[in-house]
Amino acid sequence: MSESAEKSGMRMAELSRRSELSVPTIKYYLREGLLQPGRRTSVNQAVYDRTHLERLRLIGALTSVAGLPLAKVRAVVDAVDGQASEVEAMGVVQDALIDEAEADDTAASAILDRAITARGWHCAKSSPAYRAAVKAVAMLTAENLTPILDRLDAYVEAAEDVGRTDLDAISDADSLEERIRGVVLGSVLRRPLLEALVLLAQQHFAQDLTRSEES
Amino acid sequence: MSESAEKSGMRMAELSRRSELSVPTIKYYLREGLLQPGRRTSVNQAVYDRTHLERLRLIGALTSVAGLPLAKVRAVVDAVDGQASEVEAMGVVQDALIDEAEADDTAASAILDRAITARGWHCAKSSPAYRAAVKAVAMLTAENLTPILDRLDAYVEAAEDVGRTDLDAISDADSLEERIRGVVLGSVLRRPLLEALVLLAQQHFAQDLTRSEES
DNA sequence: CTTAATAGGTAGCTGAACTATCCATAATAG
DNA sequence: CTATTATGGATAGTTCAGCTACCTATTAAG
Repeated sequence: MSESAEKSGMRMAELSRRSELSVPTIKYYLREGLLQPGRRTSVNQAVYDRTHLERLRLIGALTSVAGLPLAKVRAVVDAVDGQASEVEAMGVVQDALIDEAEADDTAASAILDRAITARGWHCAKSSPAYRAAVKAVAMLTAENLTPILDRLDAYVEAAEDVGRTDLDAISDADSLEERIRGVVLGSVLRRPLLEALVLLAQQHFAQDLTRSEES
Repeated sequence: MSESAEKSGMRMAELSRRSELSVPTIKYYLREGLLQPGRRTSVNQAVYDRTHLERLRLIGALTSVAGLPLAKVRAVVDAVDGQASEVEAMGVVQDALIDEAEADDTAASAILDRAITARGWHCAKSSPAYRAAVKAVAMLTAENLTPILDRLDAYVEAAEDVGRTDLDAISDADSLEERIRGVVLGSVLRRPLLEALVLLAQQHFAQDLTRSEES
């Protein structure tokens, strides 16, 4: 009867069953410091609760959905444990979601700056996100993809709408812990949503394009 | 003097130097069918040209920037070689960029349909992009991230702007080959650009949020 | 003619993410 | 109370992707 879903305390077998992860995998996450240890009841016994289940689902979202390596997952869960503010947590997730790269391309930086100051953005030029944007502009320049660079303002405007909506969607849940959880999971799950929606929009407009060419 | 950049014919050493890839790596790509063989001049000699260099840069963009496994890279370069139309090439890249997942979630599908039909989109429900969108909505639902789902229309609208701009940016280059190249590289490089811009927008609005809380 | 480069092939390496096995102890079913 | 099963902890092994090293016969270059 200890296998019922009513009480939050459970042992390894039930944690494994409910998280749909193998016992060895959970042990591995414990060893790697991704999953917090259970409450010890004996020298070789421990009980786990709802928080452990939620942590495993967060790890799952960060690995399978966001495709993060376990080292970055550790950075994110450490920040979540550290009880930072919502905005601080969002910053940590931003840094984890971006593949670090140095960008010393002044030409690309100038192109980007013109576009973002035109919209009055204030953002840290030392942030990984800024460096990633410069890198992207530099690569587009290197590949001579001027049609995209010419439309940079349109992308900046769309990005503003998305970013505003993201911040707007920060939950007004009771506990800080729940809001942090919402920010982190939201950041991770919103990405594939928007990406898929953009592809669907491309499909929609591509149909128009094909039809108009056929006629 | 055969090492000059003027003539397009070159041998392995120069291809390696100009692509900044090791000779063994290029040989590996040849073996894996990612890079087309050079023009043979003897039983153990071949010359490579500009097209091989471009192919290596495309492979680089698909692996380092898009993070695609070599199997998907092969699918994309095969499609490029197959001389499909711009829109067909875009479809292949879409499929390669999406991590396949089945989605039989009717509730999530309904939520998504309401949002996209509201904007009058026509898109194939059998496409990987549609399944990916359903999956994203299903995960957001499972994690109770209602603040994001409540703002689905805003994300759809932003996605529409991005998708329209993407199609609009399809180059009017002379040769079909160049336009295909533009579509494929554009699809791959526009993603990190938009993602980075969204993060910068988040930073901008987060500053506002922090300031208003401090006051 | 000597030295370096090349195509092609096989085998080995590296890192990430598990997975298998073992052991001593503890829970549990009969 | 005893036989079976589960558990925490530790160590070693597995799998896969993406290279990397080495080998051999041939060819190019000086």
